Amino acid sequence: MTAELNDRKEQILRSVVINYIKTAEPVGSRTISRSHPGGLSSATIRNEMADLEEMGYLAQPHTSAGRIPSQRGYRYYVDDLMDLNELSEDVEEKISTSLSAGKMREIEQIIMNSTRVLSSATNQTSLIMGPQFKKSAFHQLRILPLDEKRGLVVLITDTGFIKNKVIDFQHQLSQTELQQIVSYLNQKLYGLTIDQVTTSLINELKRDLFRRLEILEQAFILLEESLKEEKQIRVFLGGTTNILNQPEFKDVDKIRRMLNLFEQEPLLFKILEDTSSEDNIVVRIGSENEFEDIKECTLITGTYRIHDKTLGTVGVLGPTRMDYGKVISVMRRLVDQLNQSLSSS
Amino acid sequence: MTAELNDRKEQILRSVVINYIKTAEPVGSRTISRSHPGGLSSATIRNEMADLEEMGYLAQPHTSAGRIPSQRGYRYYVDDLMDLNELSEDVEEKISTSLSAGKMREIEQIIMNSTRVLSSATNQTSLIMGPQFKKSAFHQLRILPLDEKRGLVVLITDTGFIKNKVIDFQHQLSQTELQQIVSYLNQKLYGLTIDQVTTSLINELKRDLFRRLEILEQAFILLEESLKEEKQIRVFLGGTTNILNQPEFKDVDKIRRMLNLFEQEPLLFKILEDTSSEDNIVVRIGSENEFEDIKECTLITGTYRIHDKTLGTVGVLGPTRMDYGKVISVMRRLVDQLNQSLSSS
DNA sequence: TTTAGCACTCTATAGTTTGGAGTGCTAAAG
DNA sequence: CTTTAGCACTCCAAACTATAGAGTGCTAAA
Repeated sequence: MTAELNDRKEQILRSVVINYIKTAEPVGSRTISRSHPGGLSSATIRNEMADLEEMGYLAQPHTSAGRIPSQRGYRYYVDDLMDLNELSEDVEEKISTSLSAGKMREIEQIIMNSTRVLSSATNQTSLIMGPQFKKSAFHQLRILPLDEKRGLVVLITDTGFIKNKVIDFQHQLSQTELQQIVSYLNQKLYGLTIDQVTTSLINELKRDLFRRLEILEQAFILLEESLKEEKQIRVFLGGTTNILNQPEFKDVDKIRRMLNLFEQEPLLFKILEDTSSEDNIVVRIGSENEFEDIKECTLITGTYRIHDKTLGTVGVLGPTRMDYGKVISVMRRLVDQLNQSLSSS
Repeated sequence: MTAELNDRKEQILRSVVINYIKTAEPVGSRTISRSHPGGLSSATIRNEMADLEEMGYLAQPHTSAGRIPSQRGYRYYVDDLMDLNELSEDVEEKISTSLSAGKMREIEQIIMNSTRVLSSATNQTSLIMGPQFKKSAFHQLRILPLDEKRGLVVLITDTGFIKNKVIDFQHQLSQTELQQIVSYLNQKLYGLTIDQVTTSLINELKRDLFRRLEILEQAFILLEESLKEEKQIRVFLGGTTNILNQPEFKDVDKIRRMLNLFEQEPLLFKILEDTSSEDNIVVRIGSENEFEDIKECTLITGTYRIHDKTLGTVGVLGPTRMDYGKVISVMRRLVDQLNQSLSSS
């Protein structure tokens, strides 16, 4: 994985990547020669660049244009050459103030703020997968009767998640019946994660069916209704218009495809879910991405946790020509802050 | 307002508008002459068109191009010439099935579905202002203790709105203390609309302060916290990418400005709020819009209500060249359905 | 009042020219 | 053996030029 290239080639590759990231223009040998004063002549650089191209790290849009990094070039850069940026005070402040646990209790609020901060700090589109509700554990279930026919189910998880849903009662229920249902459910479900509930519940149901029929029938409906909705996890987006500033998206058709993708939440979810959560930060360059629609993009993801349990994924999506150092350092900091903010609530 | 134009001119204006809406190309005299078989020659039409241009109903992108409707032309068309379309079965079905009150209790669900239906039926961007929470009346307030330090405030309005928020208790509260607070608040607030609450609450607070100090202090915080968030009303968007299909948005810069607008919820809110809710459906063509950013667009809005109380606004935003008849008839139908669905819950 | 006819205008499209940036190769210099 | 100067070559992008076609306005005849 390391150092297939000699020092000089590495320097040149690095120069090409950095330059291209900055200018979005193919980088010529003279540009590099000049930026290393007292260095090598353009002719020498040219030779090296030709080598790098043959080895697959650089590419030429056409003869007589400069070189641009290939996907492999970016990969080498990210793995071996990249420096992480210091965060600017500006960004540092935005992250720490707008995400501090202080004011906001709701997880959703925090997440939405995160998308905003992340996209504005990176000038890319940010996507954040909301907390994986179904990975959370049951903590408490309450039912508030609203009137004779309706009630409000409130579901609380160990991760501080709160969901509520209005449900209809099939038959009229007395206060004590409700009480019974609720405490029965709480007893059975306490500590289970949400995705364990559906299957285990059915088993419980079957076993206890003949004893508690009428009561459980109701309860089952309540639960099912309130859980159904939670299967889909929300993906929050920020800075979708940032792609319009990127010259690689000057084509209206590309824009359309990209924005279309952004509107399809389930797809976004799959894209984010797909990253192995082993490493903290994962960089997927170009065709390393599984999904056709983003094969010309780079996706950088990180995961955030609460009490060491992975809650969701944070991502930045942009063209392969992206400021890797900056994005990665911003994301590191953001994930840290998220972990901290969420744990303290 | 009516019939400043003779029959023939009206026919021609109508033809130009309809043609231009369909093709997005300037309409020439021959096109019209041909589409009225046995009608007038192109020369005659030309004369009339010249008149219409002088009167301000038509415009020419340049000499030797056909005519396109001016803003005034569209206005005349909408006021006097337009036919409403029958809804296609397809659309009719989408509206009635996906918005029926049956499955969905949550207002938000219904609204989000509405944006989807509206944008797909009109091929434009749809925006719907969520229910005006602060115009709803207090119905019930509950507080569920979560643990010693925290509780869940649940607020229910007469319009079936349910909002909850986790709050911290400053001091530890006993069950009975909580009970007291809640019933006191419910008693005082019942029937008030939410935007009445803040001011009247302060007065109440002051008056009762010396008697119920500790209790009310808590309660006030609870309320304030839970109300603060509700000031901002959500605007839901659908089909934002539809503008990319419109030839008037082939310019990336225009797209950027438009999409940028879509990301600024407060602005969208202002735009929607601004429509006088007297008439059911309001059409704002081009510069009739107050807001700079949409002066090249047409905004068509309608309001939906529950029990005769205006809840929110539904809008369709697109280029002035838009199928007015279709949009208006779809919106009529949608608003009807919304009123019905919301009232029945 | 309507229409045929014609000269005129303007745009969009395709084709042409040209300058410049960058390359690869060769041969000389270190 | 490595580096570099020099030069011919390639290719694109931008500017310019031609051309066809759609549409107009006006005039004079029906």
